[in-house]
Amino acid sequence: MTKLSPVIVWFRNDLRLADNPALTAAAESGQPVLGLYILDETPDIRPMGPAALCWLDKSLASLAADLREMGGQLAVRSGVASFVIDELIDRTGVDAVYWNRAYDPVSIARDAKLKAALKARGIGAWSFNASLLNEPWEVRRQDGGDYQVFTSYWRAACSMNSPLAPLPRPRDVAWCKHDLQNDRGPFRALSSLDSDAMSGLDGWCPGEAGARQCLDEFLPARLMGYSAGRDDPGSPSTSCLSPHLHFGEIGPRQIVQSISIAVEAGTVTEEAAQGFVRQLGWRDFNHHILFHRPQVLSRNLRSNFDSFPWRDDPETLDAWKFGRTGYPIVDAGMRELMHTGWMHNRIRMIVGSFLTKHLLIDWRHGEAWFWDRLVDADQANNAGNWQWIAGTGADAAPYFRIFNPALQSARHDPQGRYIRRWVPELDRLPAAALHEPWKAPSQVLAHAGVRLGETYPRPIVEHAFARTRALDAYRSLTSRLQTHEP
DNA sequence: TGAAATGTTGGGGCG
DNA sequence: ACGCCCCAACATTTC
Repeated sequence: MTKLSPVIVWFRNDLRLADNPALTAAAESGQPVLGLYILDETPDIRPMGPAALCWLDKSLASLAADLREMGGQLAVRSGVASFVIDELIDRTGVDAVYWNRAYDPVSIARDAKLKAALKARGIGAWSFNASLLNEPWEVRRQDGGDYQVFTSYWRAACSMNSPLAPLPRPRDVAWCKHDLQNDRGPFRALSSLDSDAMSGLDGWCPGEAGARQCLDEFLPARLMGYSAGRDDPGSPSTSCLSPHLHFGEIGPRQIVQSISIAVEAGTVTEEAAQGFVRQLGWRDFNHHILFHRPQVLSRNLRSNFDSFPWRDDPETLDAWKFGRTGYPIVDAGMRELMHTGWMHNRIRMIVGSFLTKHLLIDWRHGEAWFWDRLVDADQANNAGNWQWIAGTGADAAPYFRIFNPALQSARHDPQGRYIRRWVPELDRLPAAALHEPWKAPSQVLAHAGVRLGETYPRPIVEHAFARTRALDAYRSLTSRLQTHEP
Protein backbone atom coordinates (compact mmCIF):
# COMPACT_ATOMS: atom_id res chain seq x y z
CA MET A 1 0.00 0.00 0.00
CA THR A 2 1.46 3.35 -1.04
CA LYS A 3 1.86 6.06 1.50
CA LEU A 4 -0.49 9.03 0.96
CA SER A 5 1.23 12.28 0.06
CA PRO A 6 0.75 15.08 2.56
CA VAL A 7 -1.09 18.31 1.76
CA ILE A 8 -0.41 21.82 3.02
CA VAL A 9 -3.00 24.05 4.64
CA TRP A 10 -1.49 27.47 4.19
CA PHE A 11 -2.92 29.62 7.00
CA ARG A 12 -3.02 33.34 6.33
CA ASN A 13 -5.61 35.67 7.82
CA ASP A 14 -7.78 32.70 8.73
CA LEU A 15 -6.16 31.62 11.98
CA ARG A 16 -8.92 29.30 13.11
CA LEU A 17 -9.94 25.68 12.88
CA ALA A 18 -13.72 26.08 12.80
CA ASP A 19 -15.36 27.46 9.67
CA ASN A 20 -12.10 27.17 7.80
CA PRO A 21 -13.00 25.86 4.33
CA ALA A 22 -9.40 25.25 3.29
CA LEU A 23 -8.74 23.15 6.36
CA THR A 24 -12.00 21.24 5.98
CA ALA A 25 -11.30 20.49 2.33
CA ALA A 26 -7.79 19.34 3.13
CA ALA A 27 -9.10 17.13 5.93
CA GLU A 28 -11.68 15.60 3.60
CA SER A 29 -8.95 14.64 1.17
CA GLY A 30 -7.92 12.04 3.73
CA GLN A 31 -4.28 12.95 3.20
CA PRO A 32 -1.97 13.95 6.02
CA VAL A 33 -2.33 17.65 6.69
CA LEU A 34 0.61 19.94 7.29
CA GLY A 35 -0.32 23.32 8.79
CA LEU A 36 1.83 26.18 7.60
CA TYR A 37 2.09 29.89 8.29
CA ILE A 38 4.48 32.08 6.34
CA LEU A 39 5.66 35.51 7.42
CA ASP A 40 5.65 36.51 3.82
CA GLU A 41 8.56 38.48 2.40
CA THR A 42 7.26 38.48 -1.16
CA PRO A 43 8.23 41.80 -2.79
CA ASP A 44 5.60 44.54 -2.36
CA ILE A 45 3.96 42.83 0.61
CA ARG A 46 3.31 45.62 3.08
CA PRO A 47 5.11 44.89 6.35
CA MET A 48 2.94 44.69 9.44
CA GLY A 49 3.30 47.19 12.24
CA PRO A 50 4.62 46.16 15.67
CA ALA A 51 1.23 45.89 17.37
CA ALA A 52 -0.21 43.70 14.62
CA LEU A 53 2.95 41.58 14.60
CA CYS A 54 2.71 41.13 18.33
CA TRP A 55 -0.93 40.06 17.97
CA LEU A 56 0.00 37.69 15.17
CA ASP A 57 2.72 36.13 17.31
CA LYS A 58 0.23 35.37 20.06
CA SER A 59 -2.44 34.23 17.66
CA LEU A 60 -0.06 31.80 16.00
CA ALA A 61 0.91 30.43 19.39
CA SER A 62 -2.76 29.85 20.08
CA LEU A 63 -3.32 28.18 16.72
CA ALA A 64 -0.26 25.99 17.18
CA ALA A 65 -1.51 24.91 20.60
CA ASP A 66 -4.94 24.07 19.16
CA LEU A 67 -3.31 22.04 16.41
CA ARG A 68 -1.08 20.19 18.87
CA GLU A 69 -4.12 19.33 20.93
CA MET A 70 -5.62 17.68 17.87
CA GLY A 71 -2.38 15.86 17.15
CA GLY A 72 -1.19 18.21 14.44
CA GLN A 73 1.54 20.77 14.04
CA LEU A 74 1.99 24.28 12.73
CA ALA A 75 5.11 25.14 10.79
CA VAL A 76 5.92 28.85 10.97
CA ARG A 77 8.34 30.06 8.36
CA SER A 78 9.48 33.37 6.97
CA GLY A 79 10.55 34.14 3.44
CA VAL A 80 9.08 34.55 -0.01
CA ALA A 81 5.92 32.47 0.11
CA SER A 82 6.41 30.62 -3.18
CA PHE A 83 10.00 29.70 -2.24
CA VAL A 84 8.93 28.46 1.18
CA ILE A 85 6.16 26.35 -0.32
CA ASP A 86 8.42 25.00 -3.08
CA GLU A 87 10.97 23.98 -0.52
CA LEU A 88 8.38 22.21 1.61
CA ILE A 89 7.05 20.39 -1.43
CA ASP A 90 10.52 19.19 -2.32
CA ARG A 91 11.22 18.11 1.22
CA THR A 92 7.95 16.40 2.12
CA GLY A 93 6.39 15.31 -1.16
CA VAL A 94 3.29 17.49 -0.72
CA ASP A 95 0.89 17.12 -3.63
CA ALA A 96 -1.72 19.81 -2.86
CA VAL A 97 -1.91 23.20 -1.18
CA TYR A 98 -5.13 24.60 0.32
CA TRP A 99 -5.70 28.20 1.37
CA ASN A 100 -8.38 30.82 1.92
CA ARG A 101 -8.47 33.88 -0.28
CA ALA A 102 -7.08 37.34 0.29
CA TYR A 103 -8.34 40.29 -1.73
CA ASP A 104 -5.55 42.83 -1.91
CA PRO A 105 -3.78 43.13 -5.25
CA VAL A 106 -0.36 41.95 -4.09
CA SER A 107 -1.79 38.83 -2.49
CA ILE A 108 -4.01 38.14 -5.48
CA ALA A 109 -1.05 38.34 -7.84
CA ARG A 110 1.08 36.18 -5.55
CA ASP A 111 -1.63 33.54 -5.18
CA ALA A 112 -2.52 33.47 -8.88
CA LYS A 113 1.11 33.00 -9.83
CA LEU A 114 1.59 30.31 -7.22
CA LYS A 115 -1.56 28.47 -8.24
CA ALA A 116 -0.50 28.42 -11.89
CA ALA A 117 2.99 27.24 -10.99
CA LEU A 118 1.69 24.47 -8.73
CA LYS A 119 -0.80 23.23 -11.28
CA ALA A 120 1.88 23.21 -13.95
CA ARG A 121 3.78 20.78 -11.74
CA GLY A 122 0.73 18.61 -11.26
CA ILE A 123 0.27 19.78 -7.67
CA GLY A 124 -3.23 20.63 -6.49
CA ALA A 125 -3.96 24.24 -5.50
CA TRP A 126 -7.34 25.02 -3.98
CA SER A 127 -8.61 28.30 -2.62
CA PHE A 128 -11.75 29.18 -0.65
CA ASN A 129 -13.67 32.00 0.95
CA ALA A 130 -13.24 32.16 4.70
CA SER A 131 -13.35 35.84 5.47
CA LEU A 132 -16.30 37.44 3.68
CA LEU A 133 -20.05 36.95 3.70
CA ASN A 134 -20.02 37.27 -0.09
CA GLU A 135 -17.20 37.14 -2.58
CA PRO A 136 -16.56 40.54 -4.21
CA TRP A 137 -17.51 39.19 -7.63
CA GLU A 138 -20.77 37.69 -6.39
CA VAL A 139 -22.46 41.00 -5.59
CA ARG A 140 -23.02 42.65 -8.96
CA ARG A 141 -25.38 45.25 -10.31
CA GLN A 142 -27.98 44.27 -12.87
CA ASP A 143 -25.74 45.67 -15.60
CA GLY A 144 -22.80 43.65 -14.35
CA GLY A 145 -20.98 46.62 -12.83
CA ASP A 146 -19.65 46.77 -9.29
CA TYR A 147 -21.43 48.78 -6.64
CA GLN A 148 -19.81 51.93 -5.38
CA VAL A 149 -22.49 53.04 -2.97
CA PHE A 150 -22.83 51.11 0.23
CA THR A 151 -26.60 51.25 0.59
CA SER A 152 -27.24 49.79 -2.83
CA TYR A 153 -24.44 47.28 -2.36
CA TRP A 154 -25.90 46.12 0.93
CA ARG A 155 -29.43 45.93 -0.42
CA ALA A 156 -28.18 43.67 -3.19
CA ALA A 157 -26.10 41.58 -0.81
CA CYS A 158 -29.05 41.10 1.55
CA SER A 159 -31.31 39.99 -1.29
CA MET A 160 -28.89 37.25 -2.27
CA ASN A 161 -29.01 33.75 -0.86
CA SER A 162 -27.83 33.88 2.70
CA PRO A 163 -24.23 32.78 3.12
CA LEU A 164 -23.53 29.14 3.82
CA ALA A 165 -23.68 28.06 7.42
CA PRO A 166 -20.25 28.06 9.03
CA LEU A 167 -18.34 24.81 8.92
CA PRO A 168 -17.64 22.90 12.12
CA ARG A 169 -14.11 22.28 13.26
CA PRO A 170 -13.04 19.19 11.31
CA ARG A 171 -12.66 15.91 13.18
CA ASP A 172 -10.55 12.98 12.17
CA VAL A 173 -7.80 14.91 10.46
CA ALA A 174 -4.86 12.79 9.39
CA TRP A 175 -2.06 15.05 10.53
CA CYS A 176 1.34 15.09 8.97
CA LYS A 177 4.16 14.41 11.42
CA HIS A 178 7.30 16.33 10.67
CA ASP A 179 10.31 17.78 12.37
CA LEU A 180 10.36 21.10 10.60
CA GLN A 181 12.12 23.75 12.59
CA ASN A 182 10.09 26.89 12.98
CA ASP A 183 11.73 30.01 11.67
CA ARG A 184 10.40 32.86 13.74
CA GLY A 185 12.97 35.43 12.72
CA PRO A 186 10.70 38.44 12.31
CA PHE A 187 9.11 37.79 15.67
CA ARG A 188 12.44 37.90 17.42
CA ALA A 189 12.54 41.62 16.78
CA LEU A 190 9.43 41.98 18.90
CA SER A 191 11.29 41.41 22.13
CA SER A 192 13.40 44.46 21.42
CA LEU A 193 10.38 46.74 21.05
CA ASP A 194 9.59 49.00 23.93
CA SER A 195 7.33 47.22 26.36
CA ASP A 196 4.91 50.13 26.35
CA ALA A 197 3.82 49.44 22.80
CA MET A 198 3.14 45.83 23.64
CA SER A 199 1.52 46.26 27.03
CA GLY A 200 -1.57 47.44 25.21
CA LEU A 201 -2.40 43.87 24.35
CA ASP A 202 -2.97 43.12 28.03
CA GLY A 203 -6.72 43.27 27.77
CA TRP A 204 -6.87 41.19 24.60
CA CYS A 205 -6.84 37.49 24.06
CA PRO A 206 -5.56 36.72 20.55
CA GLY A 207 -6.58 33.40 19.08
CA GLU A 208 -9.67 31.44 18.15
CA ALA A 209 -10.80 30.86 21.73
CA GLY A 210 -10.28 34.53 22.56
CA ALA A 211 -12.31 35.54 19.53
CA ARG A 212 -15.19 33.31 20.56
CA GLN A 213 -15.00 34.63 24.08
CA CYS A 214 -15.06 38.18 22.74
CA LEU A 215 -18.25 37.42 20.79
CA ASP A 216 -19.83 35.62 23.74
CA GLU A 217 -19.22 38.62 25.95
CA PHE A 218 -20.88 40.84 23.37
CA LEU A 219 -24.00 38.71 22.92
CA PRO A 220 -26.72 39.38 23.71
CA ALA A 221 -26.75 42.27 26.16
CA ARG A 222 -24.10 44.52 24.60
CA LEU A 223 -25.41 43.88 21.11
CA MET A 224 -28.80 45.08 22.31
CA GLY A 225 -27.19 48.32 23.46
CA TYR A 226 -24.98 48.60 20.40
CA SER A 227 -26.99 50.99 18.25
CA ALA A 228 -27.52 53.36 21.16
CA GLY A 229 -24.10 53.03 22.75
CA ARG A 230 -21.67 52.42 19.95
CA ASP A 231 -20.78 56.10 19.72
CA ASP A 232 -19.85 56.36 23.39
CA PRO A 233 -16.11 55.80 23.51
CA GLY A 234 -16.08 55.79 27.31
CA SER A 235 -18.10 52.59 27.58
CA PRO A 236 -17.42 49.07 26.30
CA SER A 237 -20.28 49.37 23.85
CA THR A 238 -18.63 48.09 20.71
CA SER A 239 -17.82 44.45 20.03
CA CYS A 240 -14.01 44.84 19.90
CA LEU A 241 -14.01 42.01 17.36
CA SER A 242 -11.97 43.90 14.75
CA PRO A 243 -8.54 42.33 15.35
CA HIS A 244 -10.06 38.88 15.72
CA LEU A 245 -11.86 39.39 12.41
CA HIS A 246 -8.77 40.75 10.70
CA PHE A 247 -6.68 37.72 11.57
CA GLY A 248 -9.57 35.42 10.86
CA GLU A 249 -9.74 34.00 14.36
CA ILE A 250 -13.45 34.21 13.80
CA GLY A 251 -15.31 34.60 10.52
CA PRO A 252 -18.25 36.82 9.69
CA ARG A 253 -20.43 33.82 8.91
CA GLN A 254 -19.87 32.52 12.43
CA ILE A 255 -20.83 35.87 13.86
CA VAL A 256 -23.97 36.07 11.75
CA GLN A 257 -24.94 32.57 12.81
CA SER A 258 -24.45 33.31 16.50
CA ILE A 259 -26.55 36.44 16.18
CA SER A 260 -29.28 34.54 14.35
CA ILE A 261 -29.39 31.99 17.12
CA ALA A 262 -29.76 34.78 19.65
CA VAL A 263 -32.59 36.28 17.61
CA GLU A 264 -34.38 32.95 17.53
CA ALA A 265 -33.88 32.56 21.25
CA GLY A 266 -35.49 35.96 21.71
CA THR A 267 -32.50 37.50 23.47
CA VAL A 268 -31.72 39.83 20.56
CA THR A 269 -34.20 41.76 18.45
CA GLU A 270 -34.28 41.52 14.69
CA GLU A 271 -33.55 45.23 14.47
CA ALA A 272 -30.48 45.11 16.69
CA ALA A 273 -29.19 42.11 14.77
CA GLN A 274 -29.56 43.86 11.44
CA GLY A 275 -27.80 46.95 12.73
CA PHE A 276 -24.74 44.99 13.74
CA VAL A 277 -24.65 42.73 10.69
CA ARG A 278 -24.77 45.90 8.62
CA GLN A 279 -21.39 46.79 10.11
CA LEU A 280 -20.09 43.47 8.86
CA GLY A 281 -21.56 44.60 5.56
CA TRP A 282 -19.24 47.63 5.59
CA ARG A 283 -16.36 45.23 6.06
CA ASP A 284 -17.47 43.17 3.06
CA PHE A 285 -18.06 46.38 1.09
CA ASN A 286 -14.52 47.61 1.77
CA HIS A 287 -13.15 44.32 0.48
CA HIS A 288 -15.48 44.56 -2.50
CA ILE A 289 -14.04 47.99 -3.31
CA LEU A 290 -10.49 46.77 -2.81
CA PHE A 291 -11.04 43.87 -5.17
CA HIS A 292 -12.65 45.90 -7.94
CA ARG A 293 -10.59 49.09 -7.43
CA PRO A 294 -7.24 48.15 -5.94
CA GLN A 295 -6.08 51.72 -6.49
CA VAL A 296 -8.11 52.56 -3.36
CA LEU A 297 -4.95 51.69 -1.42
CA SER A 298 -2.92 54.56 -2.74
CA ARG A 299 -4.96 56.85 -4.95
CA ASN A 300 -8.02 59.03 -4.50
CA LEU A 301 -11.04 57.22 -5.84
CA ARG A 302 -12.40 60.63 -6.74
CA SER A 303 -9.61 61.67 -9.04
CA ASN A 304 -10.51 65.35 -8.84
CA PHE A 305 -8.85 65.25 -5.42
CA ASP A 306 -5.54 64.51 -7.12
CA SER A 307 -4.95 68.25 -7.29
CA PHE A 308 -6.13 68.94 -3.74
CA PRO A 309 -3.74 71.31 -1.94
CA TRP A 310 -2.67 69.03 0.90
CA ARG A 311 -0.19 70.65 3.25
CA ASP A 312 3.24 69.19 3.79
CA ASP A 313 3.77 69.76 7.49
CA PRO A 314 5.77 67.08 9.32
CA GLU A 315 5.69 68.85 12.68
CA THR A 316 1.94 69.10 12.70
CA LEU A 317 1.64 65.53 11.51
CA ASP A 318 3.77 64.49 14.46
CA ALA A 319 1.61 66.45 16.87
CA TRP A 320 -1.38 64.53 15.54
CA LYS A 321 0.38 61.18 15.68
CA PHE A 322 1.46 61.55 19.27
CA GLY A 323 -1.61 63.25 20.68
CA ARG A 324 -0.40 66.84 21.10
CA THR A 325 -2.98 68.74 19.04
CA GLY A 326 -4.51 70.55 22.01
CA TYR A 327 -7.94 69.09 21.22
CA PRO A 328 -8.55 66.65 24.08
CA ILE A 329 -10.84 64.29 22.17
CA VAL A 330 -8.31 64.03 19.32
CA ASP A 331 -5.34 63.59 21.63
CA ALA A 332 -7.20 60.98 23.69
CA GLY A 333 -7.82 58.94 20.55
CA MET A 334 -4.27 59.15 19.27
CA ARG A 335 -2.92 58.16 22.67
CA GLU A 336 -5.33 55.25 22.92
CA LEU A 337 -3.94 54.11 19.57
CA MET A 338 -0.35 54.51 20.76
CA HIS A 339 -0.89 52.62 23.98
CA THR A 340 -3.29 49.88 22.93
CA GLY A 341 -3.03 49.50 19.15
CA TRP A 342 -6.74 50.11 18.92
CA MET A 343 -9.11 53.08 18.78
CA HIS A 344 -12.84 53.44 19.23
CA ASN A 345 -14.54 53.82 15.86
CA ARG A 346 -16.26 57.13 16.56
CA ILE A 347 -12.89 58.54 17.60
CA ARG A 348 -11.28 57.19 14.43
CA MET A 349 -13.72 59.36 12.51
CA ILE A 350 -12.97 62.40 14.63
CA VAL A 351 -9.18 62.13 14.37
CA GLY A 352 -9.44 61.31 10.66
CA SER A 353 -11.57 64.35 9.99
CA PHE A 354 -9.19 66.45 12.06
CA LEU A 355 -6.11 65.32 10.13
CA THR A 356 -7.57 65.74 6.67
CA LYS A 357 -9.74 68.81 7.21
CA HIS A 358 -8.37 70.82 10.12
CA LEU A 359 -4.73 70.08 9.34
CA LEU A 360 -5.19 69.58 5.57
CA ILE A 361 -2.80 66.65 5.66
CA ASP A 362 -3.13 63.98 2.99
CA TRP A 363 -5.21 61.01 4.18
CA ARG A 364 -2.41 58.69 3.07
CA HIS A 365 -0.29 59.91 6.01
CA GLY A 366 -3.11 58.96 8.37
CA GLU A 367 -3.60 55.67 6.61
CA ALA A 368 0.09 54.84 6.95
CA TRP A 369 0.14 55.70 10.66
CA PHE A 370 -2.96 53.62 11.36
CA TRP A 371 -1.48 50.76 9.36
CA ASP A 372 1.65 50.92 11.45
CA ARG A 373 -0.03 51.20 14.83
CA LEU A 374 -3.39 49.44 14.64
CA VAL A 375 -3.63 45.92 15.89
CA ASP A 376 -6.56 45.40 13.52
CA ALA A 377 -4.79 47.10 10.59
CA ASP A 378 -6.49 45.83 7.47
CA GLN A 379 -5.76 47.08 3.97
CA ALA A 380 -9.37 47.08 2.79
CA ASN A 381 -10.90 48.67 5.87
CA ASN A 382 -8.07 51.09 6.53
CA ALA A 383 -7.90 52.56 3.04
CA GLY A 384 -11.67 52.42 2.58
CA ASN A 385 -12.39 54.22 5.82
CA TRP A 386 -9.70 56.86 5.30
CA GLN A 387 -11.02 57.64 1.84
CA TRP A 388 -14.48 57.78 3.34
CA ILE A 389 -13.58 60.32 6.01
CA ALA A 390 -11.35 62.35 3.67
CA GLY A 391 -14.17 62.66 1.17
CA THR A 392 -12.02 61.17 -1.58
CA GLY A 393 -13.77 57.78 -1.63
CA ALA A 394 -16.41 56.56 -4.02
CA ASP A 395 -19.20 56.56 -1.44
CA ALA A 396 -17.61 59.04 0.89
CA ALA A 397 -18.85 61.60 3.32
CA PRO A 398 -19.04 64.89 1.40
CA TYR A 399 -15.88 66.86 1.92
CA PHE A 400 -17.70 69.72 3.57
CA ARG A 401 -18.82 67.50 6.43
CA ILE A 402 -16.24 68.85 8.82
CA PHE A 403 -16.48 67.56 12.35
CA ASN A 404 -16.29 70.16 15.08
CA PRO A 405 -14.08 68.30 17.58
CA ALA A 406 -15.52 70.17 20.56
CA LEU A 407 -19.10 69.39 19.56
CA GLN A 408 -18.30 65.77 18.87
CA SER A 409 -16.53 65.59 22.19
CA ALA A 410 -19.42 67.11 24.13
CA ARG A 411 -21.93 64.92 22.33
CA HIS A 412 -20.19 61.58 22.58
CA ASP A 413 -18.06 61.94 25.71
CA PRO A 414 -20.17 64.37 27.77
CA GLN A 415 -18.67 63.44 31.13
CA GLY A 416 -15.19 63.16 29.68
CA ARG A 417 -14.69 59.59 30.79
CA TYR A 418 -12.77 58.76 27.63
CA ILE A 419 -10.71 61.94 27.68
CA ARG A 420 -9.79 61.52 31.34
CA ARG A 421 -8.63 57.98 30.70
CA TRP A 422 -6.19 58.94 27.96
CA VAL A 423 -5.32 62.55 28.76
CA PRO A 424 -4.75 62.28 32.48
CA GLU A 425 -3.22 65.74 32.76
CA LEU A 426 -6.75 67.10 32.24
CA ASP A 427 -8.39 64.70 34.67
CA ARG A 428 -9.16 67.34 37.30
CA LEU A 429 -10.97 69.66 34.91
CA PRO A 430 -14.75 69.78 35.26
CA ALA A 431 -16.66 68.28 32.34
CA ALA A 432 -17.72 71.72 31.14
CA ALA A 433 -14.09 72.74 30.60
CA LEU A 434 -12.81 69.44 29.30
CA HIS A 435 -13.83 69.69 25.66
CA GLU A 436 -12.31 73.14 25.06
CA PRO A 437 -9.86 73.79 27.87
CA TRP A 438 -8.57 76.96 26.17
CA LYS A 439 -11.94 78.55 26.78
CA ALA A 440 -12.00 77.75 30.49
CA PRO A 441 -11.57 80.60 32.99
CA SER A 442 -8.01 80.78 34.20
CA GLN A 443 -8.91 79.99 37.80
CA VAL A 444 -10.66 76.79 36.67
CA LEU A 445 -7.51 75.76 34.82
CA ALA A 446 -5.30 76.71 37.76
CA HIS A 447 -7.47 74.81 40.18
CA ALA A 448 -7.15 71.70 38.01
CA GLY A 449 -3.39 72.13 37.76
CA VAL A 450 -3.54 72.78 34.02
CA ARG A 451 -1.15 75.30 32.50
CA LEU A 452 -1.90 75.62 28.79
CA GLY A 453 1.22 75.48 26.69
CA GLU A 454 3.06 73.75 29.55
CA THR A 455 1.15 70.81 30.99
CA TYR A 456 -1.15 70.55 27.98
CA PRO A 457 -0.81 72.12 24.51
CA ARG A 458 -2.85 75.00 23.23
CA PRO A 459 -4.92 74.10 20.14
CA ILE A 460 -2.62 73.51 17.23
CA VAL A 461 -5.11 75.21 14.96
CA GLU A 462 -8.24 77.24 15.63
CA HIS A 463 -11.45 75.52 14.62
CA ALA A 464 -13.23 78.33 12.79
CA PHE A 465 -10.06 79.23 10.89
CA ALA A 466 -9.39 75.62 9.97
CA ARG A 467 -12.95 75.04 8.85
CA THR A 468 -12.88 78.04 6.55
CA ARG A 469 -9.48 77.08 5.21
CA ALA A 470 -10.65 73.56 4.41
CA LEU A 471 -13.76 74.81 2.67
CA ASP A 472 -11.67 77.27 0.66
CA ALA A 473 -9.32 74.47 -0.36
CA TYR A 474 -12.28 72.39 -1.41
CA ARG A 475 -13.77 75.25 -3.39
CA SER A 476 -10.51 75.97 -5.15
CA LEU A 477 -10.45 72.35 -6.17
CA THR A 478 -13.92 72.25 -7.66
CA SER A 479 -13.57 75.58 -9.46
CA ARG A 480 -10.28 74.44 -10.95
CA LEU A 481 -12.07 71.38 -12.22
CA GLN A 482 -14.80 73.45 -13.77
CA THR A 483 -12.26 75.20 -15.95
CA HIS A 484 -11.56 71.87 -17.58
CA GLU A 485 -15.18 71.38 -18.49
CA PRO A 486 -16.39 72.29 -21.97
C1' DT B 1 -22.05 58.15 10.26
C1' DG B 2 -22.22 67.40 10.21
C1' DA B 3 -21.99 72.11 11.23
C1' DA B 4 -23.07 76.71 10.51
C1' DA B 5 -25.82 80.09 8.37
C1' DT B 6 -30.13 81.48 7.18
C1' DG B 7 -35.14 81.36 7.19
C1' DT B 8 -39.66 80.70 9.47
C1' DT B 9 -42.86 80.61 13.05
C1' DG B 10 -45.25 81.49 17.10
C1' DG B 11 -45.63 82.88 21.91
C1' DG B 12 -45.06 86.53 25.07
C1' DG B 13 -43.66 91.12 26.67
C1' DC B 14 -44.68 95.63 26.01
C1' DG B 15 -46.23 100.16 24.53
C1' DA C 1 -57.27 94.89 21.84
C1' DC C 2 -53.69 95.48 18.74
C1' DG C 3 -49.32 95.78 16.51
C1' DC C 4 -44.62 95.48 17.11
C1' DC C 5 -40.45 93.46 18.47
C1' DC C 6 -37.69 89.92 20.40
C1' DC C 7 -36.08 85.54 20.34
C1' DA C 8 -36.28 80.73 21.18
C1' DA C 9 -37.35 76.73 18.64
C1' DC C 10 -37.50 74.51 14.76
C1' DA C 11 -36.81 73.95 9.62
C1' DT C 12 -34.21 74.74 5.52
C1' DT C 13 -30.26 75.82 2.98
C1' DT C 14 -25.51 76.18 2.30
C1' DC C 15 -20.85 74.96 2.77
